[in-house]
This record gives sequence, structure tokens and C-alpha cells, in this order.
Amino acid sequence: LQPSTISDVAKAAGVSTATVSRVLSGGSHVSDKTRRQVEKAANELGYTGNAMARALRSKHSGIIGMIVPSISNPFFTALVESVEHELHSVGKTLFLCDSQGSVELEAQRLKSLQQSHVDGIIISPCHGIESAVAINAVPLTTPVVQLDQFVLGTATDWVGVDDARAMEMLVAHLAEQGVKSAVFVSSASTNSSTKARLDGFLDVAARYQIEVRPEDIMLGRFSVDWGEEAGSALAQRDHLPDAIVCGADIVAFGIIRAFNVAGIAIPGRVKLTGFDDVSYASIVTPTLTTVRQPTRLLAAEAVRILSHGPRGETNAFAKVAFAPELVVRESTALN
Amino acid sequence: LQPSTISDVAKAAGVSTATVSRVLSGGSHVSDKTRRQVEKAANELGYTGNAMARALRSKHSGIIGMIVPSISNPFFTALVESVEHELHSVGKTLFLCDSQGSVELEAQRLKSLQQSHVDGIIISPCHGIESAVAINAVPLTTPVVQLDQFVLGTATDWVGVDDARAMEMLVAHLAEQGVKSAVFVSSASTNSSTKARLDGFLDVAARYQIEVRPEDIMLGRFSVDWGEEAGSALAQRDHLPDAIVCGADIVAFGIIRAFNVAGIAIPGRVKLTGFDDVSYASIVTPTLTTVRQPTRLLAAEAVRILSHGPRGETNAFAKVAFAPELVVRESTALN
DNA sequence: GTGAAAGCGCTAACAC
DNA sequence: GTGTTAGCGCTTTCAC
Repeated sequence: LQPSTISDVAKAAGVSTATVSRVLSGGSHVSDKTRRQVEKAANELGYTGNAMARALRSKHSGIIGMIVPSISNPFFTALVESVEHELHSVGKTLFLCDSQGSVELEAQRLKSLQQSHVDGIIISPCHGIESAVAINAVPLTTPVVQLDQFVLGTATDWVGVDDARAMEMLVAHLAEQGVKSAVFVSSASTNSSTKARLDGFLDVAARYQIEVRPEDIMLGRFSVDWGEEAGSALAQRDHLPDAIVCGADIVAFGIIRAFNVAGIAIPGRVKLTGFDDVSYASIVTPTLTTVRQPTRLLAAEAVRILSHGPRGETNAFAKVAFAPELVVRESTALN
Repeated sequence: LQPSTISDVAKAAGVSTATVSRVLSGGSHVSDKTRRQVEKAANELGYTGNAMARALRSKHSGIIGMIVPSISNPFFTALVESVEHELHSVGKTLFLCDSQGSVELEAQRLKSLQQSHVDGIIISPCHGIESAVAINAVPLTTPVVQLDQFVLGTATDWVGVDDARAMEMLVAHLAEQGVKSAVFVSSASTNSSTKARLDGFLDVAARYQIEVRPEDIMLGRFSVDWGEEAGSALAQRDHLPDAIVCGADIVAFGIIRAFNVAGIAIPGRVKLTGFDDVSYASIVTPTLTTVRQPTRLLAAEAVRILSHGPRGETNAFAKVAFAPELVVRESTALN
């Protein structure tokens, strides 16, 4: 009833445990005959191996830990799927953690990954500043790569998207559609993505002479609920802006919901844009104009970086920004 | 640079490793003085512990493995979140795997969990029949609970929702709205959820004298794409049914998309229902009438069952079916 | 090509 | 209360 061990197999095959180990792990320097004996014995005993014992001894577990702020945000879901897929193709497995947007939980997860001696960590930090302590507490022996957000005052590789470029494309498109004033709705500006997108937005808006007043910058959380809240507030206003630019698709979904209730037509009265191009962006009504993050590429690059193992002291950290892609849909159509 | 071990701490605190172990794990039978010494030493050395060594020795890892067919299906996302939350509250951690709807991948994941010697497995099987071999291959020492779907010919606990009851509520509601004919769109009937829902649907439809012809049962996959495909096919028909009943919300989303394109009004021309009540059900247009699965309760029960540890040979397996809840929204409104 | 032996870091008996 | 000892199941020198 107890799972069989390597020595059970050794005994059954009439060889030493060392030989069994050799056969089972790549198996160089073993005669074909012993190999077959061992494989037969292993099969008959239903030997599966003990990953912990192996990891304890060999110092690597084949496990990559990943921490995201919210698995229910479809952007992160897609990211996780891509990472999982990518890891699988290099024979590694994923240990997924959700920090629920909490710095404390995030620190806890990070520590737990550390204790599990994972071979590397991919983290989408939940806070652009406060996540620093936890991230810096990870020993340098464990390679870490930040995905999406980059935390100030940390020293790790980073993979993300070129936010400035994305806003450039988005705002240029809006200007083309005749937009003269816009509102920006996103998470708190302590989020590095929001910060970069907001900076880019303001910059490009100014260049296109699109009006953005101080009260037109509405910062809350990356959630449908916050979008809905902001949307309701906007619906109360005496006059609406020409466009609403959101820092994430899920925020835009909230706006759609609020405007549905308020009876405000999109894109008729207001144009709307998102960010990420999650799958639901093409399902909601109206379908959402947004900027696509190349999640496959992001994931592949993050995994590639981790595979290089712990880095030397000297070489600089990688900062890889992928080009986003503008996806025009109904929510910014001309009236 | 190397992470410090228990013997480093022992040395620093001037005690034996056994004492350090006692302090660090609950710590009964230690004097306050030594406890403080040990804690001080551990802190100064930044001791974190090695989960693998502990698990190897103590025979339990504190890790629960979970396998779902598709993490991007928001129903499973919600389930995962709930399970994660529930596990966290009992001090366990989650090892999440995505089988991508593939029986082979599922078997592989299951084996990998087994090798990792997880304390228990929560699985939403991807196939109502073919998943059996892999599930039955799990040693009886590892408690397994099936969530959502139940695989024929397996002997484990199960937690899910009362599908028959759900269809009863749904169809009764449709009948009330004057529906006289309906189409059923879901995954392949080898999926036990689809099977139960379809059986229930046909049963109740007959009772309410709602017409369902053989070609009105459209079985594909649990995905938005399949919904869209089925929706397009329906849109071509000479005359539409009064209602479309979907086996999952995401399938209904596909129908919405297809009907949007085809210019068929919901609920004006056709009424539409989903199943699960994922968060997007209240975001799409029209908002979706559906049946809510109590994911919190499902997760809590699954975790509760696992916490009881491996079961005795004698006692029967639990089959816990929670009551669903009808959620009426725009997609079934009277014209 | 194969075996013997020494641990990886930790916990659980068992002494004292 | 605390230390000593013996492994958990595996990999990896180092002999032969």
C-alpha cells in the first residue's frame, strides 16, 4: 500500500539504488540489460519516485513559483496560462499563488515559495512601491523576474509592455475619431503600470490638444467594481468627456455596466478604450477598443530569463518591453 | 549566501537541532529562555526552513493539489479562488494545475502531484468517462475529491451542485415566460455535468410541454467559441426556438456574440439562459439569466472532506450536492 | 558499468 | 526540558 521506493526497485531488479537512479534519470553509462531489468521492476512496482527527496538531494525542484495579484483578472489568467504552457514545454511545473492584491499576502507567498526552494519566481507585484521589501528579501540564489509591473527599488529582471507606446497609439486613434476631451480611469498611481500609462496618456493628450482636467483623472483599483463606481460618478456629471481611457479592460467593463444602467450610449455619447485585450473585450457590448498585451511573448521571455539560472553579480538586469498592438473595435467607432 | 539550516540555528543558539525543531514547530516542552534564544538566532540568520526536508521526514507537505480543465473558464477561476482562500484559512497551500481539457495532460498532472506527495487532491475531471483510469491510479493513501464533474467508475468523494434541481428551476422560469420550444447547447454529453443537465432539461421540458426536437440538442465544448458556432448555426435556421438553454455561461456568451452579429434580439426574439453565474454574466449585454453555483460552499466542503485525511476502507464515499440558485436577469425578460 | 557510502535538512523516538 | 540518534528517499562522489 505504501508507495514503493528506489530501494524496492533496486532489490527487485537485483541491482544497487545507484544504478536505479542512473536508469531513471537519463541513464547514461548503464548496460542495456540492466536498464531493461530496472525498467521492468519499476513498472511492476508502480514506482513513481519522490519529488521531494530528489529535490532535497539534487538542489533543484523543477518548480517555478508564480505570484499574481488576482487570478480572476482575465489578463492574469491569460498570463498564467501562457506561463504554464511555456514551462510545460521545458519540463518544469508551475506553483501558482494569488496575492489578492495584498502586500502582506504577497510577502507570505514569496516566503512560502522560498521555503519550497522553487527554481525561480515569476511575480506580478501587487504594489509599485511597497512590494519592494518582500521582493528584496528573496535570496539572490533564486532567480526572480517581474512581469507586468515593476517595483521601484528592486533589482530583478523585468518583462512587460511598452506602456508609453501603447498610450501613443490609443490616444492618436482617439484624436483621429475627433476626441477633444478625455477622462482617465485606472488603479492607484502607485501601480507602476498605471503610472506609466497615465504619464503617457497625459503626454500624448497634451500633444493632440485633448483636454484633461485634474478631476478627469480617476484613480481607484483594477477591478470591474471600480470601473462601475467611476462610471456612475461620470454619469452624474453635467457634461461628459468625448472619451474615457481605462488602464485595464476590466475597468472599462465596469464603465460599460454603469453606462448601460444610466442609458449613456457608447460610442454614441462617449468613446471608451481599455487596456490588455482580454478575451471578454470582444464579447461585451459594445466590443472594446483596446491595446493588446502579447501574453504569449511575455510569458515565453519570462521563462527564458529564468532558465538562465541565478545571474552573476556583475551583469545588469534585463528590462524587456514588448510592443503593444492597437485593437480597434466598436467602442470608439465614429457616430 | 547559502540559506541557513536548522543546525546553523542550533549552533548559534547553543542548543541541539531537536530543540530548534521543537521551538519552530509549535514548540511545546521548551523553556521560555531557550525559546527566546532560538528565535533570536533564527531571526538573525534569516532562517526560513526547508519545506522539502520537512515534508520528506514528516510525511506531509501541507500542499493540496488541484486540477481543473481550464483556468480561463471563469467558473473554474472562481472555484480556484475559493479553494485557495479556504486552504489558506487552514494553513495549507495550493498547487494548481490546468489539464487544458486533455485526458493525457490530466493524467500527467495527477502523476506529478502524486510524485510531489501532496496531502490531497481536488480535481474537476475533464472527461466524464476517460478520466477514470488516471483517477483510479492515485494511491488510496492520497485523499481525492472530485469537484463539479463526477467520473463514472471512480471511487472518491464528490462535491457539486444539484443539476436536476437547477434545470427544474430554469425551465420552470422559462415556461412562466411563455416559452414553448427550446434548444439546449452544451459540451459533449460525456461530460457528466452536461449529461445531468441535459437529462434534467429534457425531463422538465417534457413536463412543461416545451418542444425539444432531436436537432435542438447541440453538443460541443464548454467554450465561448462553441457557443458562437452554435449560435451562428441557429441564426441560419428558418425559425428560431423561443429559448436557448446553455450548459454553461461561457457558452451563452458565445451565443450572445453570434446573435449580436446576426442582429437577433435577446430576449426579444429568443430568450437565453446560462449556467454557473460567473461574474461576467452580469456584465454582458443583455445580462444573463442563469443558475448560480455556490462556489464558496463547494470549495469549503471539498477542503473539509480532504482535511479528514485518507478514508477507511469501509465507509462509503460522500456525494454532496449543493442547491443551486436561480438568478433572473435581462436575457429572459418578457418582451 | 556498477556498488558502497555519505549525506541533503529535517523530525521523531528515545534517553537522560 | 533537552540532547542523541536514526533515518525519510534520493543523488552523487568515489572506488572497483
